[in-house]
Amino acid sequence: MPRKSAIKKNSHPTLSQVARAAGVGTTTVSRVINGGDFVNPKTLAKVRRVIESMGYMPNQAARVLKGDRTKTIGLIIPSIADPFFASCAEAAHAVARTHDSLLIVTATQNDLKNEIENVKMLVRHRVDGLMIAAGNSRSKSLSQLLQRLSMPVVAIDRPISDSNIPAVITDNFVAAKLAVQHLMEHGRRRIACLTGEQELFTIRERIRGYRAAIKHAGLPILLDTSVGDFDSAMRSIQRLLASDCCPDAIFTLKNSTTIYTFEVLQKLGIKVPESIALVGFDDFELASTLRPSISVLQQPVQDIGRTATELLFERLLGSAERHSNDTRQLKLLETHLILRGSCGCVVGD
Amino acid sequence: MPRKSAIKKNSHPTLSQVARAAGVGTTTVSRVINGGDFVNPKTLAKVRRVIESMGYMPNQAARVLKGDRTKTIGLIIPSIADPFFASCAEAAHAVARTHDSLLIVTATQNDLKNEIENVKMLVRHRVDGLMIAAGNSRSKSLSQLLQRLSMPVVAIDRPISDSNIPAVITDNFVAAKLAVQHLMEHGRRRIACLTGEQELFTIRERIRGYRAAIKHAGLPILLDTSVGDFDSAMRSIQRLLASDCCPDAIFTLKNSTTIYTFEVLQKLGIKVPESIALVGFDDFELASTLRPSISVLQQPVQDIGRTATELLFERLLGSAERHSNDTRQLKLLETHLILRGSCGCVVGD
DNA sequence: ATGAAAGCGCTAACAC
DNA sequence: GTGTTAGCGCTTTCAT
Repeated sequence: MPRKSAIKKNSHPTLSQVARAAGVGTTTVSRVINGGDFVNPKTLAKVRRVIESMGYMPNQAARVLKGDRTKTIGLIIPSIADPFFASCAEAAHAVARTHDSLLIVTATQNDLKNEIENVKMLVRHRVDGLMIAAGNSRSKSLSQLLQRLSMPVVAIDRPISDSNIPAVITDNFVAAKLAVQHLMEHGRRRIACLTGEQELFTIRERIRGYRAAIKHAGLPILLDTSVGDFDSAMRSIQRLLASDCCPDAIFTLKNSTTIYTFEVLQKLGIKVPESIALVGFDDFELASTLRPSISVLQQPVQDIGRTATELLFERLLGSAERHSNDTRQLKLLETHLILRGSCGCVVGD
Repeated sequence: MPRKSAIKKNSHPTLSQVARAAGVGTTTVSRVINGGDFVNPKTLAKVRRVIESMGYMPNQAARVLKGDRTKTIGLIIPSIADPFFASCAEAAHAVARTHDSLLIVTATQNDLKNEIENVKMLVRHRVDGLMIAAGNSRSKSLSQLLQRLSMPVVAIDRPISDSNIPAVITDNFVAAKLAVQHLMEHGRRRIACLTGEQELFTIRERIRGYRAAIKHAGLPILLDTSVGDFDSAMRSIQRLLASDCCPDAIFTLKNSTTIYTFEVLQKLGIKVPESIALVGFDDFELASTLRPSISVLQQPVQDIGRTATELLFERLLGSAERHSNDTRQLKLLETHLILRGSCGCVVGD
């Protein structure tokens, strides 16, 4: 009784099954699914018909084993639901598509263990390249792991410390300085800075920018790094209001903090920008719809994802020159200060 | 001269390289990376040391070829940046993680060609299962393609017509009826319905719900399906205002339409809810922060993603009973009407 | 407790 | 133009 002809499961047909059904050799089928060059038109048509009727689709795993790329890239981010990273992912996906590749996304919640585990998992799957926005960008173990990889890696939003891993980021320091200086131009003298997650590279840079601008102007540092949700924002702001250095402006270092702060000010009935002006890091969908509309530092989110992915494929494909590892590539994208109502620039609508 | 010992590229070490370096057979290394049972403790330790020093990570492609699962699932959605689907993806990712699997996300922009192409691509990659939110859920070709697949498929948010593909969705019809009825309870009699993308299953269902509620009450149908951005919302609303049946309430069928509508009303200085009440489908982050806060139909977004993915793995793992294909599984999740200011329920804050 | 060897589905010499 | 065949990196009998 025949054994080789027995179909394994209710599974996918294989190339050799197609070959047998079409009465040709495997090479011919292989040629057909790879463009059909050097195949007799009649044979071509026949094989295509068989492929269609059997619903055959080549098994990428077998190709990979033969040495092909997996046609997948990995994207490691803190959260998929976060609008910032979701936009990055969308852009990355678009670029991957143009290279006939799929995007594998993993979320880490900025947890180091997750980050390392996800990297390893993606390597086992032999993604052709890897992009990571590391919450723990100074971790020695993560950095070493990434540098040992044999596939290209690009850091997103947060560079990997002590490494020559290329990174695509925005200039958080300069942007923060800009925002604070703008508030000063509105005559604000007691500018508070609210944030959480000060362990993140981006946040540290923004704090540094805040400090630099404030110090340069000889103003008081009013920094609270304990703000993570509405309640902590409320506590923080009430503390500031009650202090002997009641702020006349607030600079928030991330999207959600901006929103919580706005909600608190709205709830407390504090006039924005009259009593307290507000500028936040990161734009968000309804920033211009709120009243007052919120002035923000708008990062080129799509650009980050796109640029990083393009850089990744550049490295991936241009295996010609061994991407001069001496000069670390660090793409700094520009952040724009969008002036709306909350800083005092736009009155009414 | 040796040839087999030559390392192919600067690539990943292989299991047999590890075996050679450790002075053991491939079987032993295989055992080690699969738990280390039945391996002499001393051998185990040694092999582990070699693996560590070489940075060896098993090639998933080879395992797949041997018949293992790929440990990947595919998620096909209209857009990754859309908050609704981003949340679905986040939930799906979380479930996938618990099954040691990766999530491959692709975006289609609701384009049929993309949908079909993405399905095929994921099949070539032999994902263990597939989830899809199809913009063209009535497409015969897509439906047939999906039904022929040998891996489990679950539809998300939009069921696949004329198929027995299980689906996890919300009851758009009932929810829409609820919203309209609520507006009626506020005494509204001329309730307009604004939307775009009426080709989508969800939108059609919501329109059906609107019509049912309106007709049952003997009120006039004021439906405009041409709203896709701020400008079209503006045109639509001005048209309605100028008509002889000026609405006293607006029901919007999706997130972005709700926002555009709100912005238009705000711009026109129309009092909400006094002159025109507003209820929208889909909750959004700042719905409660806007003034007035927006009443919405809140879908259990996370639940959809989680439930669908759990269902997928259920089918994937429980190959025991051939998931009785007679009784199509259709999970209907509940949508909640969140009453805030824009419908007239909450006054002030 | 360990190793030899077959084979998963495909591609690429190399022969015809 | 087309077929034969040797692996790619693993897992898995089956010996030892």
